[in-house]
Amino acid sequence: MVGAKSLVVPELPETETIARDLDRELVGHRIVGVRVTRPDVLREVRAAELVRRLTGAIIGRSWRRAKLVVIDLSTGDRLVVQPRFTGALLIDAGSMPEEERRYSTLALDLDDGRSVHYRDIRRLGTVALMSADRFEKATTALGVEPLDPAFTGEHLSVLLRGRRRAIKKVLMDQRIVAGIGNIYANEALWRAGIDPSREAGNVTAGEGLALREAIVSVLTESIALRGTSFRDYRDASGARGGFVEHLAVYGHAGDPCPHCGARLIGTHAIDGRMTVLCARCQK
DNA sequence: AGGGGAACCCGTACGC
DNA sequence: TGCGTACGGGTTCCCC
Repeated sequence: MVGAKSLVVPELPETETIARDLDRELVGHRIVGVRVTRPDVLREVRAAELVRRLTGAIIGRSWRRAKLVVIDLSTGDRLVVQPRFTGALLIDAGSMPEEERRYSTLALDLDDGRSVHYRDIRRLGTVALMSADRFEKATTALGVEPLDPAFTGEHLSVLLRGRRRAIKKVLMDQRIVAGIGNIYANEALWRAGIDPSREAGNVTAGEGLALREAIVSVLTESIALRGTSFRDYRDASGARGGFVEHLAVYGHAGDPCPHCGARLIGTHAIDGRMTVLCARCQK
């Protein structure tokens, strides 16, 4: 399976899974201690200020915006985690394995003895603490949530209209649609039968409907299986996602197309990222 | 508006 | 076996 070695990074379904896990586990618990061991993951605040503003706060809702995990706090602050490639939020009830612990960058100690670790192997992910106002400003440029009812086929067509860039690039542009990365862009375009290199503005209204349907279905199905893991993605309990076995094209260059049997093509020519497509099914 | 390039970071793969 | 090096990947930011 060509591409199996490539890194799979948290996109919308993976951050949604993390946020749901945390929401179920953490609401109402007080943060009694904060340990920052790798301050280079921090944004917006220094370690000392993070400790000061988090200690004593009660954890509210955990939720997702785009590929961000957002943890609301009783103080009005929001802890905003962007896992990027190898970040995970892991709840440690005393049994977190050493191979995870060694990559912990910061830990929140809770009032019941558990801890929440932000573990990040390569540390390109980020953790920021923001006021609600600051969060609104920082995320105002993000595009529509693809699982929001407002994201209809018609709305997608409006978003694509007049754009000269490749449809795959536009889908992955967080300012236009928020949360879609390389895996799900590839999968959705295959499901919709659209060549990823097509000029976005030339996607017809009918294709727009099919593409919206493909995006929503692939994201929804992946969330139901707790996301896609190849290597480093983990949910809050340290488990892998199950959607990897349902990927039709991503990681399958050279394999037969699940629909027509033609050999799937892998290319970096469109956006410098691995694109996998079926030249027979995708026009 | 949008394209290109650099920076961020380190495990992994690969060459010798 | 061990050492050195190239690579990848989302986002931001800077420049054109």
